[in-house]
Amino acid sequence: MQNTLKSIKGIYPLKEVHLNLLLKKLKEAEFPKGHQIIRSGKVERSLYFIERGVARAYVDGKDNRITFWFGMEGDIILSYHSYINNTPGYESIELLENSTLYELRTEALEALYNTHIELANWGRKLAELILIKTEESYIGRLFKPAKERYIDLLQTEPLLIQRIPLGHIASYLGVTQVTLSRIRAEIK
Amino acid sequence: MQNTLKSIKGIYPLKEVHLNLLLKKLKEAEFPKGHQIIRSGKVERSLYFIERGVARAYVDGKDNRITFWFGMEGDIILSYHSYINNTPGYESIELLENSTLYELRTEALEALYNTHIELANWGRKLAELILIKTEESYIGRLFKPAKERYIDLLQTEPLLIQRIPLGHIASYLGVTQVTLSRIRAEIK
DNA sequence: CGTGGCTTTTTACAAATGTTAAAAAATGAA
DNA sequence: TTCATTTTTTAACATTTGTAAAAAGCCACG
Repeated sequence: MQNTLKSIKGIYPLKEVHLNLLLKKLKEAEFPKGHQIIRSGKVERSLYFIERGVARAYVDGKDNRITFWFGMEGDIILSYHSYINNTPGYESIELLENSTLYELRTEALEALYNTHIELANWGRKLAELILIKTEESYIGRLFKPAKERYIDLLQTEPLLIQRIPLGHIASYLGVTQVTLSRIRAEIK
Repeated sequence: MQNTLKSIKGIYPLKEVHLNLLLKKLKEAEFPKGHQIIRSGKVERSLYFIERGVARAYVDGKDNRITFWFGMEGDIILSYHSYINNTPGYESIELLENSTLYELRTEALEALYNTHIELANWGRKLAELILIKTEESYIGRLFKPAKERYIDLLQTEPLLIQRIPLGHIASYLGVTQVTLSRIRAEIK
């Protein structure tokens, strides 16, 4: 569970005791490529650490399906909206490869938050880190054109890009696959 | 301090003791319309509760300035990026009206997080709530056209809209002011 | 090897949005 | 009220992006 362990420790430093409290709650699970780990419209009761694999989150519009997040080794799969509001989420998350995940029930997590200040602060840090990542994607998308953001992606996530079909990347960048093809032709 | 108090309590229920620990750290301050309360490129050491007034956050691109957030009574002004990474932020925040704010030094807040589990969980909830708000704006922007989002804004924030110049709203919606004018002409 | 299915690129045309500039409307101070 | 300033709308044209369909490329399996 190397990747997961590194991820947990990287969020906020934990003493061995508190780390173990958290680890004890994890349950390993394997899922095949194409598996929908989160379904929109359902209240989610778990989060997952990606030990191995790639995932994407998307929302369905009237006549389109838009990808807004990719995750890989060390990332966390969680429908925040559903978890925080305790209501059905609007996003679905599917696995793009055969994957190994560690499941953590949100109920168990909440219990830890309420009894250990170290873990409450770990949870705070987790939310804060995801918050700024989300904000950065949001702002990047606001004022950089798709071409520039594609180049950014190539530089910051060269490995991730190779594991994901172009259509999903186009959707993530906010353009059609045709436009992304045009961009790729331009920058070659 | 009605609005601020309501905001703090609304985030996560606090007992009188812990609420007072937090309130003791607040410092009231008045600022004129047009004041820049957060400047990009600076490390921020405070957050502010808006007791009275309106604010907008923006980032500067090469040849444009994009508004990505509006806040009013009960909202919190905070450069998350700067606060969490302890590095200069990329956004600026300015007041669009004469405003009354309550300042809270992040140093004092951190100290409370490290000594009181109730406040650590309050801080976690704060980050979580802002996270899902950010995610919702992000996703809404992804797959709803500007017209639809303008109509949404009219319905969800009718009062706020009246207090903000159209150019800022257009920027927030991701279109030019000309396009927003066209939209307004259409839906009348 | 080939063949079928899937992904990516190309093309031609249509629609939406941006740019620039100017006119009209609204606002606020004297 | 009136005038000056700011904000909003309108117009004409250019550019970008989308749509739909066909072509090309890639890969796995028989």
